[in-house]
Amino acid sequence: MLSAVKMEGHEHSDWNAYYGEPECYTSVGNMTQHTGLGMNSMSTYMSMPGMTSTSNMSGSPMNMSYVNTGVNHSMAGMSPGSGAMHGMGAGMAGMSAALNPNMSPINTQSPSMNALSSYSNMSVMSPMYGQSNIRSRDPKTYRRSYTHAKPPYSYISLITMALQQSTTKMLTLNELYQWIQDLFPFYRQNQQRWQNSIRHSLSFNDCFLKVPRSPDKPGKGSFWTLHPDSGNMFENGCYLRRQKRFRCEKDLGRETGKKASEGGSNSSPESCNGNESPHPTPSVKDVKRPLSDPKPRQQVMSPAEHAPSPIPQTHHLLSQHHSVLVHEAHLKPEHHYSFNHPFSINNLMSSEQQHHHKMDLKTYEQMMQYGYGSPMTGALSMGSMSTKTGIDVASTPTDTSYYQVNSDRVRVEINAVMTSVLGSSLLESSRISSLFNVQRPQTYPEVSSQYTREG
DNA sequence: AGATGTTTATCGGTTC
DNA sequence: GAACCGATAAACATCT
Repeated sequence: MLSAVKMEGHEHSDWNAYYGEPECYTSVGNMTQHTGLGMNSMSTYMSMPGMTSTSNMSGSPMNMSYVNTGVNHSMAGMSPGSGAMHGMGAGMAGMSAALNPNMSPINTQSPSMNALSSYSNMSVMSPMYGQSNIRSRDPKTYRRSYTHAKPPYSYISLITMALQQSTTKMLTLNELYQWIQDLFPFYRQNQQRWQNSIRHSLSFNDCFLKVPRSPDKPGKGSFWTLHPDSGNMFENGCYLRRQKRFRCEKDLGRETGKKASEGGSNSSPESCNGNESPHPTPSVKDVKRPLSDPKPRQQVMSPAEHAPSPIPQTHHLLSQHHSVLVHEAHLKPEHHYSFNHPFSINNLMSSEQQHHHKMDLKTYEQMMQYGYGSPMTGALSMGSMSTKTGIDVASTPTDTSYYQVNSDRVRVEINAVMTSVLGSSLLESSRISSLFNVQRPQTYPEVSSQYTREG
């Protein structure tokens, strides 16, 4: 239950540096006072990359302190992992537009939305964060705690998101740090703690590969990228916990006691280090580890094999390199996005998909025209809508084919909204099930109570 | 010195 | 209950 997500960050003295005071965390009950939109509650869990204290939104008429209405001009302040803005920032704006006709200027500029915007919109979309408790709280107190609740994503998820959002699919450690804390205010505190965990995750998990810098591009730290076969780590579509841990086949082979299926669909036989491949690049070097170690050796791209250092002029080279990686594993370039679970990274990250989910003012108006209630209530209104219009959501809410709607046009629009709403892995699955009559994946986890621990 | 990276250990939660 | 996953801490090494 999202209500179990502990609200943290009360004590930090620097909040105002991040959030302008005009920011208002109006409860759901109050939203109707704001032209029925309540966008000021948006993005309470997420901020935009590059949205720092120097670019707050205090001037926004909608008090959307996190919603980057100035997407375009704020791009200059984007962090190194700025590829995120592609899917995240623009997505946020798209969400705003979808739910708020007054935000049409955004809408016209932003390509689309994605599910992380829904995450930020959780206060509106879902009761998981304890909406019912909101009203009785002092707005100011509530704002701070609510804003800085720990995101229910694992570090592995965060790293994966960051890497996949990156245009180069590679980030340095520092860029990963930046991406995470730019996006999630929670991670602007206790940096030593979570950054240590990030480093540990990078080293410990096979799904992350280290790509050393080329000699001609000195700098601190290597680049990190995703293992080409790690794309469906979250095949259950849940970013809260992987269904399976990604491991290399070879390592599995060395672990005699382990189940052969451990790597399962997450790895292919030949892809672990690429040495068997006829392609010249790249190979992954094994660093021996004890057999008893649950996590096999760290894999490293040899410097001679990886492309020259990226950013910015060698960007294409790295992309090339990544393509080679992907090709090496006999995978499609969009391997990481090759699945379409409603909670999949597809819905969360793919900017391409976002175009299909774009909903502009016209759509909004159409939604209203068809009597689907207040769009700002998101999932909730969608839930009632399903009964009103006879929508039959069988199993995959993002799949249009599951909707038995009279009007195709309406169906498409509904699909867009539902995708937006359901794209967030934060939506409690049981809640979704009740709203949309969706069968919950068998292993789809709840938000773990471990996230309630002190951060 | 500080950042980066590796490794070990432990604990709690989840899944089977 | 075992195995697994994830978070966290910490020691240590290496690099810039």
